[in-house]
Amino acid sequence: MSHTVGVRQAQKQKTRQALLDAGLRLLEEQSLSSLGLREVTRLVGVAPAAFYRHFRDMADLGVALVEEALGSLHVMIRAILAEQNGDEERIEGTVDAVARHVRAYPAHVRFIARERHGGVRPVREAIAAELGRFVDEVAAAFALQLEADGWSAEDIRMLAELYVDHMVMTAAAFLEAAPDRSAVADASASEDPAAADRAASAAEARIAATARSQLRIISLGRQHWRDA
Amino acid sequence: MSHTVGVRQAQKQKTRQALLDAGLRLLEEQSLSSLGLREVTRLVGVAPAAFYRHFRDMADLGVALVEEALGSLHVMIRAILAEQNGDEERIEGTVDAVARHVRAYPAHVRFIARERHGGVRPVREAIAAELGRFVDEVAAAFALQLEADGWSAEDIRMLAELYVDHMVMTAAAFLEAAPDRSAVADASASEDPAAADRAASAAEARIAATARSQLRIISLGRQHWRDA
DNA sequence: TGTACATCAGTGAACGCGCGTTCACTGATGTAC
DNA sequence: TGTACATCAGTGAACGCGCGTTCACTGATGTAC
Repeated sequence: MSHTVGVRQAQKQKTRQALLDAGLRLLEEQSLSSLGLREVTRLVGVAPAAFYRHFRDMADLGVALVEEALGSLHVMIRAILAEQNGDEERIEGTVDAVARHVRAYPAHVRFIARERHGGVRPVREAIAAELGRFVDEVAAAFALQLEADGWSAEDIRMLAELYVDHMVMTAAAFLEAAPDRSAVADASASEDPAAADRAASAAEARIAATARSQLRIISLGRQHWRDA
Repeated sequence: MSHTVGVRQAQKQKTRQALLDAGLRLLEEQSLSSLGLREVTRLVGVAPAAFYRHFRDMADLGVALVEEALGSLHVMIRAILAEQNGDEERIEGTVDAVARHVRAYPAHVRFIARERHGGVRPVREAIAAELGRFVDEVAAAFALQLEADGWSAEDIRMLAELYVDHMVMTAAAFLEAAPDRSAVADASASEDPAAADRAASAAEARIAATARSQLRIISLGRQHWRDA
């Protein structure tokens, strides 16, 4: 009773997490539908058969990764929505938060972007369900202000979808700007790794500026929605 | 000189196209990085080695598919941009065109959505380059009107990106609404296939309505951009 | 605290299979005269 | 038009390899008394 959960169960969780970590790492370079069971167990250092003690198959591991990847996002979204500053501050906060999130969890973000429309149905469905929950959260936060302005529930959800989709797109764009492990950059970059970093930072700044402007467009449209 | 291109070359083109068609069909259920060479040649009915007469590897076939898939889109985009009606008509025309395109070429659209962030770099790059060309086209069309209104080239491109990204997202959403070959729908659907079709149409109508509203938001934001 | 038995995460060997790639080949199409 | 040679798209057999899955097993952890 007083011991945490038992040594055996703790060890099992550790192996399970190691399998998830190995899978996520291997998925930076390929998609889930081509990820091999032996590839994952080899990286962890366990026998192939050990995999079955934790997951039925790769799709099952994928669904577990969806929960891991999108769980962390809830925290971020709630933090953004809690900000009660003006529109411009909220826009900057949003884009900053997305940029920080991509830097902190690039593999998670890549996994979601890649498998959102990927070849494994259960994983696609898990991502869609989770993103739907984000839309609900965003819509609920918007409702406080917009219902008073005469918005219908349907229109609030439509707007929330636009925001969430834009966030996902922005995150994916940041990802492409990040310096790639195996990038075949130009000569100066291969001679000077710092130059590649600087180029990536510049690309990131450009993406952030574009994303902010796009959010301003959407924000302006929202303000004039009831006039139309 | 008078003969078309020669029987031999025509036959080669036919086989090449058959390989592309087979690949596209198989990619409805999986991603490119797990698509097998033998799988494709088996579906076409040629020997595995014949593949190499047409493509270096699967990535090469994927890049060819990108050109095929996004070539047809140029036609659609230009048709939409040519419409010189009011905003509301243009919005309806855009959403209708996207819906029609998805219905006409579902496999092409699925391929682009899936591989845009997929596991095969050359294909990702080909898609990014082609979508970049779309943004250029849209930006050029917008420029005619917006430059007169005092918009900078940078802001016009930012807006064009928002439109193109929104179109891709809408297309992907339509795709999810389409009745799936192997969909595990509810009991009524499995008893009555027509009910599944009706449900899909309703989902499509909902997506279209949402997409139109989102384009209206963006359109309103655009109109008030210079006021801000 | 000590003992006897139960549980079960991870092992390691074995299996049949389909994969990508190579190679020398065949025979229809193309070309030169 | 007819003939002799060149080209090359597609063949079919062979290769070594890594795959997913199964199975009886081991030995550390957990439990009951």
